[in-house]
Amino acid sequence: MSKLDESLLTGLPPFSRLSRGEVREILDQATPRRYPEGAAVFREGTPAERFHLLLDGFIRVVRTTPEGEQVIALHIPPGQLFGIAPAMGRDTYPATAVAAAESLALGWPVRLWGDFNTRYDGFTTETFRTIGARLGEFQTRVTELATQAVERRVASALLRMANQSGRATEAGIEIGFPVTRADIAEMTGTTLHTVSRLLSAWEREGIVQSARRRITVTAPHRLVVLSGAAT
Amino acid sequence: MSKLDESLLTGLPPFSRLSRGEVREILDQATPRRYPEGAAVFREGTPAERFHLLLDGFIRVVRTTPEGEQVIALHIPPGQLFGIAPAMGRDTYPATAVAAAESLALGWPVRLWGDFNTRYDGFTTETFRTIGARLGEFQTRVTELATQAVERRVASALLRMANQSGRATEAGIEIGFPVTRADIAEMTGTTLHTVSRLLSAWEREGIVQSARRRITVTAPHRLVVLSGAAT
DNA sequence: CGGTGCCTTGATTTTCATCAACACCTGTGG
DNA sequence: CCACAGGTGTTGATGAAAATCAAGGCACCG
Repeated sequence: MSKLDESLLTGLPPFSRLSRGEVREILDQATPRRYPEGAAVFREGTPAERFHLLLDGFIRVVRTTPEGEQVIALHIPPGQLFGIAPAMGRDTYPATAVAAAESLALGWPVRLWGDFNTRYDGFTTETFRTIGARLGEFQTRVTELATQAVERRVASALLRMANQSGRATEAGIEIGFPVTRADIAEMTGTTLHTVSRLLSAWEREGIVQSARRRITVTAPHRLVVLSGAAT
Repeated sequence: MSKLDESLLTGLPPFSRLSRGEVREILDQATPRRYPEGAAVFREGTPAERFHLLLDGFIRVVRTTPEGEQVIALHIPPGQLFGIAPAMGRDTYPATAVAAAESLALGWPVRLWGDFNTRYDGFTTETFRTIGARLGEFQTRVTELATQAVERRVASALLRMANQSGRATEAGIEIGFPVTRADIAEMTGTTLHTVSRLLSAWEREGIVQSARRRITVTAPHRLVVLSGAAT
């Protein structure tokens, strides 16, 4: 296996304060892997053996209910740690992680977690920060699900994806990975039918454009209004 | 101010691996405070100056939407850290914490957070564990809100409270702090009317008993069935 | 060129929020 | 001691939002 380049990590928050040598050490213990779209990095309920860092692509974190319904809990952008619940003292993964688009990730055995925290300055702090952000996002989602109507939730979900992963095109902001109506339904706790109706309506009004599995937000400000952020 | 007794902390996870002297150090820097029922420990959006440990009572973590609706995000049981988001790199509190029952908590200035992590063995690990558990709970709530009908959500909320704070009585498990129908509505994203109807129905069926602001679960197994955990 | 996955749209039904009215308990102050 | 106010809880009637049921179309892949 060829050596990984150190520049992969130096810019990223969890490792930004480390020396070249330290980054080298960390990289030498990592296993890089490519995940084609749809491939699972790990599955809910399986023994939690590794934690990961996403270098490129997008990871979708999914939970399945006993009844077989799926809920998309989170999207992980490049540069973030994921699958770190094991590092928090769990012995199985609490959710499934699948590649939402072709992805590249590093993985480390979970036994290194303690080392990373004690040896590398800033790693703990930055990890707390990441988790804090994630907790915040969950809190927001709970609040949304509990208080807002479907239309607002869908608008918020689109905006979140556009912000996290959007690419500017001449038509507007295109979401950076393939999304189906069913995906959006699983993010917002509704059905693909309702999502389809909403997107059709928004397309008629010129707020979004959508091709098969690709969505472009053409009028973000109007979506913001629909999402209820305004008062 | 009289010195706090060291036995307050020795049993608790974040401090369990520390020596007597270390516990003493930590206690000497803490400010203890009593919060009567309904009092706020801190408020959403205010500068995050301290983090806390609940010694006794119950803390309710509440978020308010721009429209003024409230959502109860979490209940904190004794022995847990709370208000630690500032320690994760935020400068304001993301939610409000109020005492759900008369409570006693210690508080430390947030600048000590770094010290605690570097100086005290096990503190970081245990904190990650706590946060991991909390993330897990949020994930569960999101899943519930997204997929389950109101009746199931209310059943789950009651069970969660009974598990976290229940006291065994001869009638059944009594929830350890006062709860109104409106509170349950704010936990489950419904209205107090719907909650009232459900509780009335369950009371007729002998699943719960309720007096003003006190709820006792008399047939937990039947609630579990209603919550949909069974298959 | 057939099949599967993705998307759309209409009709019907269900769940739950909303509107409305009232009853009860508890503590407070006259 | 009693009246009464405010917080709490109940229950019925109505309506709207969104799920479910149903059917079909289109595009991409092998």
